[in-house]
Amino acid sequence: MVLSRNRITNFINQLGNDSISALHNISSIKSFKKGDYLLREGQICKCSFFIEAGVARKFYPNEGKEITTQLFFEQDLAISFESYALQTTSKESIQALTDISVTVMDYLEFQEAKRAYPKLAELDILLIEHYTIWLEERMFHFHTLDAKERYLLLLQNQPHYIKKIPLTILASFLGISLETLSRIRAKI
Amino acid sequence: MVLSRNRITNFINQLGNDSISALHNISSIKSFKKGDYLLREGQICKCSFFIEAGVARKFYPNEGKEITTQLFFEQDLAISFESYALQTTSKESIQALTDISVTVMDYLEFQEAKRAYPKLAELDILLIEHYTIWLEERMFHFHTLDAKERYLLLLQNQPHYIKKIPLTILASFLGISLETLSRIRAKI
DNA sequence: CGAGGCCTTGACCGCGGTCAATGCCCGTGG
DNA sequence: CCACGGGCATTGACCGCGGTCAAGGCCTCG
Repeated sequence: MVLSRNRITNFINQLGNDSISALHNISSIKSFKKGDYLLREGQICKCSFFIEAGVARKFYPNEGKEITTQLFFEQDLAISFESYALQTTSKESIQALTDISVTVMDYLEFQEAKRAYPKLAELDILLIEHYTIWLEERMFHFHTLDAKERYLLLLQNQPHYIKKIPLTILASFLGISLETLSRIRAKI
Repeated sequence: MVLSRNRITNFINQLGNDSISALHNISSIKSFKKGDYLLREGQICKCSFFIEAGVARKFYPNEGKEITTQLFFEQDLAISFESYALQTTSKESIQALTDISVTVMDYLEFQEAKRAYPKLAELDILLIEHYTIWLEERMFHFHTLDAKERYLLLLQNQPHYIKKIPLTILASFLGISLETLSRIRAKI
């Protein structure tokens, strides 16, 4: 994870000014209040959201409950991947968990920019690879760690944010019930 | 899944001859015997394997057992993703489950080809997206389906191959013990 | 014919889920 | 300012899915 993240920052640092300004031209900053939706289930994910400050989550409904599939912290790129890539309706919603500010970039404009600046297509690949590696790691953890170990790992990676996120959301992200998570916490 | 697969075939069909022949120039056909390794844990995944015929799997060792993370059928692209993308040592191995023939393409040569033919960079994105969407779907199934439902889904998608794959491998791919899978089968 | 792989079946158990009661915190209105 | 209500967290009782351990069956191939 760290490696693929570094690859991205290094790549951006050595991008030419033309590529950079192309990105700026199609970006804008927006703010959302806690609880606001950046994307609703059923819509098409027509833009990407780069989190500048705050926390958000991605989730989908299942049997009356919400399953949280991803937590977004600062410097994360928030999209509903399949919906964004295929431009189809999204099964997932994206919601602000705190007041947040994000850099929004339009899907179509980014596609055009990639054609004009091949470096941006390379960047796109790095970003997708980063998400894919994260996903593989997540699968890996589900197979090899039990509930408590997964929680401790999350705590370790995001120590100060975790306390602010409702237990219900954390639990569904970890793939366990909120009662189980509460019991795990009770035992330190 | 079907959608993202079609996107790829459509894209390839409308590729120019120059891109196509660039691909051919860096590809070669190889055969492997049942049980052979296409990639061993600890090596760097320096090429991709497009399965022309036969079945293969990807797995990693965990606590004395092997966890199978992916089954490759005809027309699938077999790589150890993180190792391939970052060119780091692989945690996973890739192994032929039957005699297979594959089209091998070198990583570095493909990287060069992408620079020369931007269309190939686009193709690369489609291929990665396909894998990522598959992975998301796999996570989704682990969260929403129980052991039996996951097995039935696999049966449905790959009806004729499943019978030839050892139970142990299928079970670990489904994230269950071989005993449980055996019991599921017994109850039809 | 015997040995080793692979699969099946049984007995048992524990992790984590569900259901339900209770507690706690906080915002709102009387 | 206090009382009430709602949302969220805690805790207990119970249970079932699926794991582990172990014994036995069945091919296949040397």
